[in-house]
Amino acid sequence: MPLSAALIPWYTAVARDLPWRRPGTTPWGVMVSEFMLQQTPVSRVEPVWQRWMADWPAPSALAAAPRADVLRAWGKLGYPRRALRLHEAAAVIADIHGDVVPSDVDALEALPGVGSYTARAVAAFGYGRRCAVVDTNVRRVVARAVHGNGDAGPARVKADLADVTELLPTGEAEAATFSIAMMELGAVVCTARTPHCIACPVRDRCAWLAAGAPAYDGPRRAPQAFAGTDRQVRGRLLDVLRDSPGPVDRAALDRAWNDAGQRDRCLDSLLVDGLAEQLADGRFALPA
DNA sequence: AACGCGTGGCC
DNA sequence: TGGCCAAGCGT
Repeated sequence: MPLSAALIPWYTAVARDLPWRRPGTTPWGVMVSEFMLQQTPVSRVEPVWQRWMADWPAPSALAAAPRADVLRAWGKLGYPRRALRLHEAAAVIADIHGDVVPSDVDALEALPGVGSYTARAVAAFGYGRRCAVVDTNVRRVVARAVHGNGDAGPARVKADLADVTELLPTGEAEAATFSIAMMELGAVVCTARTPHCIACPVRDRCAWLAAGAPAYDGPRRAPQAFAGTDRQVRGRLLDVLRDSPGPVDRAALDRAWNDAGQRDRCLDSLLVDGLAEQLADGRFALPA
């Protein structure tokens, strides 16, 4: 019996009621949720997504908004370049695709900020297309249940996609449900730190559990530093710009970080990234 | 291929 | 407490 036979009924019974999963969610709504969920937990995305969809229910509506509004609406979700990319993608969809989110993986992947995962997620969850969806949850579930490894290790894009394609049910609807169920399993049961194998619908056929749940001993990505990094400084600077209703002078930014050299470098990088602008009078603001 | 990119919560 | 983690992408 295939994995999906145990997984799909489990998902149907216990799936979290997330707003972007509700019937009637448009492909645009799915796409917005996928952008926001890139490296950001569900709990922080929910309220921002609700507000975002109310304000900008179609790509053309977002495209018409000033970047400053978009960045403020993004708030503290993190990685604000995602907000700019979503804004750019919305403009492309409005201009080139008739305000309709593409349903085809290649067309989706051509959009700014849309990589392999997001393209496939939109095609599968937004349009019900049959295509493999590979995210960190899916990779971990496959590593454990199929390969008997405690963790997935570094991504191997082609091989990971091939693994999941092999597991994908034949029918379109079943394929999409299988994919979201794999992600749900990885998110709530087959978690990175403390998997809840007792509650797992596929524990009977899990290769990792069968092997006695051996600890992962493969290569691990070095943990990211944050304190004192440019990433933290950029966040502080952007926080000042977001919180101010209008332009701020350099002194306000100077107060955000005491190392002048690092501060200046980070401010420059924000300008280069289009996350900030300098006005003719020398003051700084979120981009128009 | 490995690294930079925000933010906050959790054990 | 602080390292680790959270539906990745672009370079």
